[in-house]
Amino acid sequence: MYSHKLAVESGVTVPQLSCLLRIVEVGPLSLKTLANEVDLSASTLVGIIDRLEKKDLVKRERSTVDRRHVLISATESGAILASVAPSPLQDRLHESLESLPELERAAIALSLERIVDLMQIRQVEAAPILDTGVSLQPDVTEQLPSMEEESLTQEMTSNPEQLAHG
Amino acid sequence: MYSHKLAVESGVTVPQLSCLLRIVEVGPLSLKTLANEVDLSASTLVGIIDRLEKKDLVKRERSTVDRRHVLISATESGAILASVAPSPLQDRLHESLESLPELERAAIALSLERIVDLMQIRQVEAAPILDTGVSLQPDVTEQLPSMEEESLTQEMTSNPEQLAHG
DNA sequence: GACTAATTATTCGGACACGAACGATTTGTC
DNA sequence: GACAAATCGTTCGTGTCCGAATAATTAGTC
Repeated sequence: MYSHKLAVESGVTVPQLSCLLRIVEVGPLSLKTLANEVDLSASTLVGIIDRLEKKDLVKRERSTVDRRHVLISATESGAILASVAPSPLQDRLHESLESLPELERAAIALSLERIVDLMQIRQVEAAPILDTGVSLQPDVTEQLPSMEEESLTQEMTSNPEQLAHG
Repeated sequence: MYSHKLAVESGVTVPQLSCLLRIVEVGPLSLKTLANEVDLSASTLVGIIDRLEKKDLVKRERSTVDRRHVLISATESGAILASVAPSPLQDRLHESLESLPELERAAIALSLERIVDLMQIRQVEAAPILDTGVSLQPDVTEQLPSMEEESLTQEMTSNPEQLAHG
Protein backbone atom coordinates (compact mmCIF):
# COMPACT_ATOMS: atom_id res chain seq x y z
CA MET A 1 0.00 0.00 0.00
CA TYR A 2 2.75 2.43 0.93
CA SER A 3 4.77 1.55 -2.15
CA HIS A 4 1.84 2.08 -4.46
CA LYS A 5 0.93 5.38 -2.85
CA LEU A 6 4.51 6.53 -3.08
CA ALA A 7 4.62 5.55 -6.74
CA VAL A 8 1.53 7.60 -7.52
CA GLU A 9 2.71 10.66 -5.61
CA SER A 10 6.42 10.88 -6.39
CA GLY A 11 6.83 8.59 -9.39
CA VAL A 12 9.07 6.01 -7.71
CA THR A 13 8.26 2.82 -5.85
CA VAL A 14 9.77 1.73 -2.56
CA PRO A 15 12.38 -0.60 -4.11
CA GLN A 16 13.35 2.11 -6.56
CA LEU A 17 13.63 4.69 -3.80
CA SER A 18 15.65 2.34 -1.60
CA CYS A 19 18.13 1.83 -4.41
CA LEU A 20 18.28 5.52 -5.27
CA LEU A 21 18.96 6.47 -1.66
CA ARG A 22 21.75 3.96 -1.42
CA ILE A 23 23.25 5.13 -4.70
CA VAL A 24 23.23 8.75 -3.53
CA GLU A 25 24.69 7.75 -0.20
CA VAL A 26 27.46 5.42 -1.31
CA GLY A 27 28.27 7.19 -4.56
CA PRO A 28 29.02 5.44 -7.87
CA LEU A 29 28.96 1.72 -7.40
CA SER A 30 28.58 -1.43 -9.46
CA LEU A 31 25.35 -3.31 -9.84
CA LYS A 32 26.66 -6.29 -7.92
CA THR A 33 27.72 -4.12 -5.00
CA LEU A 34 24.34 -2.44 -4.92
CA ALA A 35 22.68 -5.84 -5.03
CA ASN A 36 24.52 -6.80 -1.86
CA GLU A 37 23.69 -3.47 -0.24
CA VAL A 38 19.95 -3.81 -0.70
CA ASP A 39 19.79 -7.62 -0.50
CA LEU A 40 18.32 -8.21 -3.92
CA SER A 41 19.48 -10.47 -6.72
CA ALA A 42 21.37 -8.93 -9.62
CA SER A 43 18.64 -9.90 -12.08
CA THR A 44 16.03 -8.10 -10.01
CA LEU A 45 18.16 -5.02 -9.77
CA VAL A 46 18.61 -4.71 -13.53
CA GLY A 47 14.91 -3.94 -13.94
CA ILE A 48 14.86 -1.46 -11.08
CA ILE A 49 17.88 0.41 -12.43
CA ASP A 50 16.33 0.33 -15.90
CA ARG A 51 13.26 2.14 -14.59
CA LEU A 52 15.30 4.66 -12.61
CA GLU A 53 17.43 5.33 -15.68
CA LYS A 54 14.35 5.82 -17.86
CA LYS A 55 13.19 8.49 -15.41
CA ASP A 56 16.61 10.16 -15.59
CA LEU A 57 17.22 9.73 -11.87
CA VAL A 58 20.26 7.52 -12.35
CA LYS A 59 22.89 6.90 -15.00
CA ARG A 60 25.08 3.96 -16.00
CA GLU A 61 28.74 4.24 -16.97
CA ARG A 62 31.06 1.44 -17.96
CA SER A 63 34.08 1.35 -15.68
CA THR A 64 37.40 1.95 -17.42
CA VAL A 65 39.52 0.04 -14.91
CA ASP A 66 37.38 -3.11 -15.08
CA ARG A 67 35.15 -3.12 -18.10
CA ARG A 68 32.91 -5.77 -16.60
CA HIS A 69 31.64 -3.29 -14.05
CA VAL A 70 28.87 -0.80 -14.76
CA LEU A 71 29.09 2.12 -12.37
CA ILE A 72 25.72 3.45 -11.31
CA SER A 73 25.43 7.01 -10.06
CA ALA A 74 22.61 9.44 -9.37
CA THR A 75 21.79 12.29 -11.72
CA GLU A 76 21.09 15.78 -10.42
CA SER A 77 17.33 15.25 -10.32
CA GLY A 78 17.93 11.89 -8.71
CA ALA A 79 19.90 13.50 -5.90
CA ILE A 80 17.20 16.14 -5.45
CA LEU A 81 14.44 13.55 -5.27
CA ALA A 82 16.46 11.53 -2.77
CA SER A 83 16.80 14.60 -0.56
CA VAL A 84 13.10 15.43 -0.47
CA ALA A 85 11.48 11.98 -0.64
CA PRO A 86 10.17 10.36 2.54
CA SER A 87 12.20 7.44 3.84
CA PRO A 88 11.06 3.96 2.90
CA LEU A 89 9.49 2.13 5.81
CA GLN A 90 12.44 -0.18 6.38
CA ASP A 91 14.85 2.75 6.62
CA ARG A 92 12.62 4.44 9.15
CA LEU A 93 12.44 1.22 11.11
CA HIS A 94 16.19 0.83 10.99
CA GLU A 95 16.79 4.32 12.35
CA SER A 96 14.15 3.93 15.02
CA LEU A 97 15.60 0.63 16.14
CA GLU A 98 19.01 2.19 16.55
CA SER A 99 17.67 4.89 18.84
CA LEU A 100 15.96 2.38 21.08
CA PRO A 101 17.06 1.13 24.51
CA GLU A 102 19.02 -2.09 24.32
CA LEU A 103 16.47 -3.86 26.50
CA GLU A 104 13.60 -3.11 24.21
CA ARG A 105 15.57 -4.10 21.13
CA ALA A 106 16.31 -7.41 22.79
CA ALA A 107 12.64 -7.97 23.55
CA ILE A 108 11.68 -7.35 19.95
CA ALA A 109 14.44 -9.62 18.70
CA LEU A 110 13.25 -12.32 21.07
CA SER A 111 9.72 -12.13 19.75
CA LEU A 112 10.87 -12.31 16.16
CA GLU A 113 13.05 -15.30 16.96
CA ARG A 114 10.05 -16.89 18.60
CA ILE A 115 8.02 -16.41 15.43
CA VAL A 116 10.72 -18.07 13.39
CA ASP A 117 10.64 -21.00 15.77
CA LEU A 118 6.87 -21.19 15.56
CA MET A 119 7.11 -21.48 11.80
CA GLN A 120 9.42 -24.42 12.41
CA ILE A 121 11.79 -23.16 9.79
CA ARG A 122 14.79 -24.52 11.67
CA GLN A 123 13.22 -27.96 11.75
CA VAL A 124 12.68 -27.66 8.04
CA GLU A 125 16.36 -27.06 7.63
CA ALA A 126 17.30 -29.86 9.97
CA ALA A 127 15.02 -32.64 8.77
CA PRO A 128 13.10 -33.60 5.62
CA ILE A 129 9.49 -32.57 5.83
CA LEU A 130 7.97 -35.65 4.27
CA ASP A 131 9.57 -37.93 6.86
CA THR A 132 8.11 -36.24 9.93
CA GLY A 133 4.76 -37.81 10.55
CA VAL A 134 2.85 -36.92 7.41
CA SER A 135 2.27 -40.66 6.79
CA LEU A 136 3.04 -40.57 3.09
CA GLN A 137 2.05 -43.64 1.10
CA PRO A 138 4.36 -44.29 -1.87
CA ASP A 139 1.50 -45.29 -4.20
CA VAL A 140 -0.19 -41.97 -3.52
CA THR A 141 2.79 -39.88 -4.47
CA GLU A 142 2.94 -41.41 -7.91
CA GLN A 143 -0.38 -39.80 -8.78
CA LEU A 144 0.99 -36.38 -8.07
CA PRO A 145 2.62 -34.15 -10.65
CA SER A 146 6.40 -34.34 -10.34
CA MET A 147 6.34 -35.12 -6.62
CA GLU A 148 9.72 -36.29 -5.45
CA GLU A 149 11.05 -37.63 -2.22
CA GLU A 150 14.10 -35.46 -1.84
CA SER A 151 14.23 -33.32 1.24
CA LEU A 152 13.76 -29.59 1.34
CA THR A 153 16.93 -29.12 3.31
CA GLN A 154 19.64 -28.35 0.77
CA GLU A 155 20.67 -24.79 0.05
CA MET A 156 18.32 -23.37 2.66
CA THR A 157 21.04 -21.24 4.21
CA SER A 158 22.13 -17.67 3.23
CA ASN A 159 20.81 -14.18 3.86
CA PRO A 160 18.96 -13.81 7.13
CA GLU A 161 18.94 -10.05 6.47
CA GLN A 162 16.37 -10.64 3.74
CA LEU A 163 13.73 -10.23 6.41
CA ALA A 164 14.73 -6.71 7.25
CA HIS A 165 15.06 -5.41 3.72
CA GLY A 166 12.54 -7.36 1.69
CA MET B 1 13.20 -19.55 -0.53
CA TYR B 2 10.65 -21.94 0.97
CA SER B 3 8.17 -21.22 -1.80
CA HIS B 4 10.70 -21.89 -4.51
CA LYS B 5 11.88 -25.09 -2.88
CA LEU B 6 8.32 -26.25 -2.47
CA ALA B 7 7.65 -25.48 -6.13
CA VAL B 8 10.59 -27.57 -7.25
CA GLU B 9 9.72 -30.51 -4.99
CA SER B 10 5.94 -30.77 -5.20
CA GLY B 11 5.06 -28.65 -8.23
CA VAL B 12 3.09 -25.97 -6.37
CA THR B 13 4.18 -22.69 -4.84
CA VAL B 14 3.17 -21.39 -1.43
CA PRO B 15 0.37 -19.13 -2.70
CA GLN B 16 -0.96 -21.98 -4.81
CA LEU B 17 -0.84 -24.40 -1.90
CA SER B 18 -2.49 -21.90 0.44
CA CYS B 19 -5.37 -21.51 -2.00
CA LEU B 20 -5.65 -25.24 -2.61
CA LEU B 21 -5.80 -25.99 1.11
CA ARG B 22 -8.53 -23.43 1.61
CA ILE B 23 -10.49 -24.77 -1.35
CA VAL B 24 -10.31 -28.32 -0.01
CA GLU B 25 -11.26 -27.12 3.46
CA VAL B 26 -14.15 -24.81 2.63
CA GLY B 27 -15.43 -26.75 -0.35
CA PRO B 28 -16.66 -25.20 -3.62
CA LEU B 29 -16.52 -21.44 -3.35
CA SER B 30 -16.46 -18.41 -5.60
CA LEU B 31 -13.31 -16.60 -6.56
CA LYS B 32 -14.29 -13.51 -4.63
CA THR B 33 -14.94 -15.51 -1.47
CA LEU B 34 -11.58 -17.23 -1.80
CA ALA B 35 -9.94 -13.85 -2.35
CA ASN B 36 -11.29 -12.70 1.00
CA GLU B 37 -10.25 -15.95 2.66
CA VAL B 38 -6.61 -15.68 1.61
CA ASP B 39 -6.40 -11.86 1.60
CA LEU B 40 -5.48 -11.46 -2.05
CA SER B 41 -7.06 -9.36 -4.76
CA ALA B 42 -9.33 -11.03 -7.27
CA SER B 43 -7.02 -10.22 -10.15
CA THR B 44 -4.12 -11.90 -8.40
CA LEU B 45 -6.19 -14.97 -7.68
CA VAL B 46 -7.16 -15.48 -11.31
CA GLY B 47 -3.56 -16.30 -12.21
CA ILE B 48 -3.11 -18.62 -9.25
CA ILE B 49 -6.29 -20.53 -10.04
CA ASP B 50 -5.28 -20.67 -13.70
CA ARG B 51 -2.06 -22.42 -12.74
CA LEU B 52 -3.80 -24.81 -10.35
CA GLU B 53 -6.34 -25.64 -13.05
CA LYS B 54 -3.62 -26.26 -15.63
CA LYS B 55 -2.12 -28.83 -13.24
CA ASP B 56 -5.55 -30.45 -12.82
CA LEU B 57 -5.58 -29.82 -9.08
CA VAL B 58 -8.66 -27.60 -9.21
CA LYS B 59 -11.64 -27.09 -11.49
CA ARG B 60 -13.96 -24.18 -12.31
CA GLU B 61 -17.71 -24.47 -12.73
CA ARG B 62 -20.14 -21.70 -13.52
CA SER B 63 -22.80 -21.47 -10.83
CA THR B 64 -26.34 -22.12 -12.01
CA VAL B 65 -28.08 -20.05 -9.35
CA ASP B 66 -25.98 -16.93 -9.99
CA ARG B 67 -24.22 -17.12 -13.32
CA ARG B 68 -21.78 -14.41 -12.29
CA HIS B 69 -20.12 -16.76 -9.83
CA VAL B 70 -17.50 -19.32 -10.78
CA LEU B 71 -17.38 -22.11 -8.25
CA ILE B 72 -13.91 -23.41 -7.60
CA SER B 73 -13.43 -26.91 -6.22
CA ALA B 74 -10.54 -29.33 -5.83
CA THR B 75 -10.09 -32.30 -8.11
CA GLU B 76 -9.22 -35.72 -6.75
CA SER B 77 -5.48 -35.22 -7.23
CA GLY B 78 -5.84 -31.77 -5.72
CA ALA B 79 -7.37 -33.22 -2.57
CA ILE B 80 -4.63 -35.84 -2.39
CA LEU B 81 -1.88 -33.28 -2.75
CA ALA B 82 -3.51 -31.11 -0.08
CA SER B 83 -3.51 -34.05 2.31
CA VAL B 84 0.16 -34.92 1.91
CA ALA B 85 1.76 -31.51 1.29
CA PRO B 86 3.53 -29.74 4.13
CA SER B 87 1.74 -26.73 5.56
CA PRO B 88 2.73 -23.33 4.25
CA LEU B 89 4.74 -21.38 6.78
CA GLN B 90 1.92 -19.01 7.66
CA ASP B 91 -0.46 -21.89 8.40
CA ARG B 92 2.14 -23.46 10.65
CA LEU B 93 2.60 -20.15 12.40
CA HIS B 94 -1.13 -19.75 12.82
CA GLU B 95 -1.52 -23.16 14.42
CA SER B 96 1.49 -22.65 16.66
CA LEU B 97 0.21 -19.29 17.82
CA GLU B 98 -3.11 -20.81 18.79
CA SER B 99 -1.45 -23.39 21.00
CA LEU B 100 0.58 -20.77 22.83
CA PRO B 101 0.02 -19.37 26.32
CA GLU B 102 -1.96 -16.15 26.27
CA LEU B 103 0.88 -14.28 27.94
CA GLU B 104 3.39 -15.16 25.27
CA ARG B 105 0.96 -14.33 22.49
CA ALA B 106 0.47 -10.92 24.06
CA ALA B 107 4.21 -10.36 24.25
CA ILE B 108 4.63 -11.16 20.58
CA ALA B 109 1.71 -8.94 19.64
CA LEU B 110 3.22 -6.13 21.65
CA SER B 111 6.53 -6.40 19.83
CA LEU B 112 4.84 -6.42 16.45
CA GLU B 113 2.79 -3.37 17.39
CA ARG B 114 5.99 -1.71 18.49
CA ILE B 115 7.55 -2.36 15.09
CA VAL B 116 4.57 -0.80 13.38
CA ASP B 117 4.97 2.25 15.58
CA LEU B 118 8.69 2.42 14.83
CA MET B 119 7.91 2.53 11.12
CA GLN B 120 5.71 5.52 11.92
CA ILE B 121 2.97 4.13 9.72
CA ARG B 122 0.31 5.64 11.95
CA GLN B 123 1.87 9.06 11.64
CA VAL B 124 1.83 8.56 7.90
CA GLU B 125 -1.86 7.95 8.11
CA ALA B 126 -2.44 10.86 10.43
CA ALA B 127 -0.45 13.60 8.72
CA PRO B 128 0.86 14.40 5.24
CA ILE B 129 4.51 13.46 4.94
CA LEU B 130 5.64 16.39 2.87
CA ASP B 131 4.29 18.89 5.40
CA THR B 132 6.19 17.53 8.39
CA GLY B 133 9.57 19.17 8.36
CA VAL B 134 11.02 18.00 5.07
CA SER B 135 11.50 21.64 4.04
CA LEU B 136 10.25 21.27 0.51
CA GLN B 137 10.94 24.18 -1.82
CA PRO B 138 8.30 24.61 -4.54
CA ASP B 139 10.86 25.43 -7.24
CA VAL B 140 12.64 22.18 -6.54
CA THR B 141 9.58 20.04 -6.97
CA GLU B 142 9.01 21.29 -10.47
CA GLN B 143 12.19 19.60 -11.61
CA LEU B 144 10.91 16.24 -10.46
CA PRO B 145 8.92 13.86 -12.63
CA SER B 146 5.24 14.13 -11.76
CA MET B 147 5.85 15.13 -8.16
CA GLU B 148 2.67 16.38 -6.56
CA GLU B 149 1.88 17.97 -3.27
CA GLU B 150 -1.05 15.83 -2.27
CA SER B 151 -0.67 13.91 0.94
CA LEU B 152 -0.17 10.18 1.26
CA THR B 153 -2.99 9.85 3.71
CA GLN B 154 -6.07 8.99 1.70
CA GLU B 155 -7.22 5.39 1.38
CA MET B 156 -4.49 4.09 3.67
CA THR B 157 -6.94 2.02 5.69
CA SER B 158 -8.15 -1.58 5.05
CA ASN B 159 -6.66 -5.03 5.62
CA PRO B 160 -4.33 -5.21 8.58
CA GLU B 161 -4.40 -9.00 8.18
CA GLN B 162 -2.28 -8.64 5.05
CA LEU B 163 0.75 -8.90 7.30
CA ALA B 164 -0.10 -12.34 8.51
CA HIS B 165 -0.99 -13.81 5.17
CA GLY B 166 1.32 -12.07 2.66
C1' DG C 1 51.46 -16.34 -23.68
C1' DA C 2 47.57 -19.75 -23.74
C1' DC C 3 43.97 -21.82 -21.45
C1' DT C 4 40.85 -22.34 -17.77
C1' DA C 5 38.38 -20.08 -13.70
C1' DA C 6 35.80 -16.74 -12.02
C1' DT C 7 33.24 -12.46 -12.17
C1' DT C 8 29.84 -9.11 -14.03
C1' DA C 9 25.83 -7.48 -16.23
C1' DT C 10 22.19 -8.90 -18.94
C1' DT C 11 18.33 -11.57 -20.88
C1' DC C 12 14.79 -14.95 -20.41
C1' DG C 13 10.99 -17.46 -18.39
C1' DG C 14 8.05 -18.04 -14.51
C1' DA C 15 5.22 -16.52 -10.58
C1' DC C 16 3.24 -13.05 -7.66
C1' DA C 17 0.69 -8.80 -6.59
C1' DC C 18 -2.07 -4.80 -7.53
C1' DG C 19 -5.45 -1.27 -9.64
C1' DA C 20 -8.06 0.07 -13.68
C1' DA C 21 -11.16 -1.16 -17.08
C1' DC C 22 -14.55 -4.22 -19.22
C1' DG C 23 -18.36 -7.42 -20.21
C1' DA C 24 -21.78 -10.36 -18.28
C1' DT C 25 -25.07 -10.79 -14.87
C1' DT C 26 -27.97 -9.76 -10.97
C1' DT C 27 -30.25 -6.54 -7.81
C1' DG C 28 -32.76 -2.55 -6.58
C1' DT C 29 -35.84 1.21 -7.70
C1' DC C 30 -39.33 3.56 -9.87
C1' DG D 1 -41.25 -4.04 -16.88
C1' DA D 2 -37.33 -0.64 -17.64
C1' DC D 3 -33.21 1.16 -16.20
C1' DA D 4 -29.52 2.45 -13.06
C1' DA D 5 -26.39 0.48 -9.68
C1' DA D 6 -23.84 -3.10 -7.85
C1' DT D 7 -21.34 -7.50 -8.26
C1' DC D 8 -18.31 -10.93 -10.36
C1' DG D 9 -14.71 -12.81 -13.10
C1' DT D 10 -11.42 -11.62 -16.44
C1' DT D 11 -7.92 -9.07 -19.00
C1' DC D 12 -4.36 -5.65 -19.23
C1' DG D 13 -0.42 -2.98 -17.81
C1' DT D 14 3.11 -2.20 -14.38
C1' DG D 15 6.41 -3.57 -11.02
C1' DT D 16 8.77 -6.85 -8.15
C1' DC D 17 11.24 -11.09 -7.28
C1' DC D 18 14.03 -15.18 -8.50
C1' DG D 19 17.16 -18.87 -10.90
C1' DA D 20 19.23 -20.41 -15.16
C1' DA D 21 21.75 -19.32 -19.12
C1' DT D 22 24.81 -16.24 -21.80
C1' DA D 23 28.31 -12.97 -23.49
C1' DA D 24 32.07 -10.08 -22.21
C1' DT D 25 35.83 -9.44 -19.50
C1' DT D 26 39.32 -10.34 -16.05
C1' DA D 27 42.19 -13.29 -13.01
C1' DG D 28 44.80 -17.29 -12.14
C1' DT D 29 47.75 -21.20 -13.61
C1' DC D 30 50.89 -23.75 -16.18
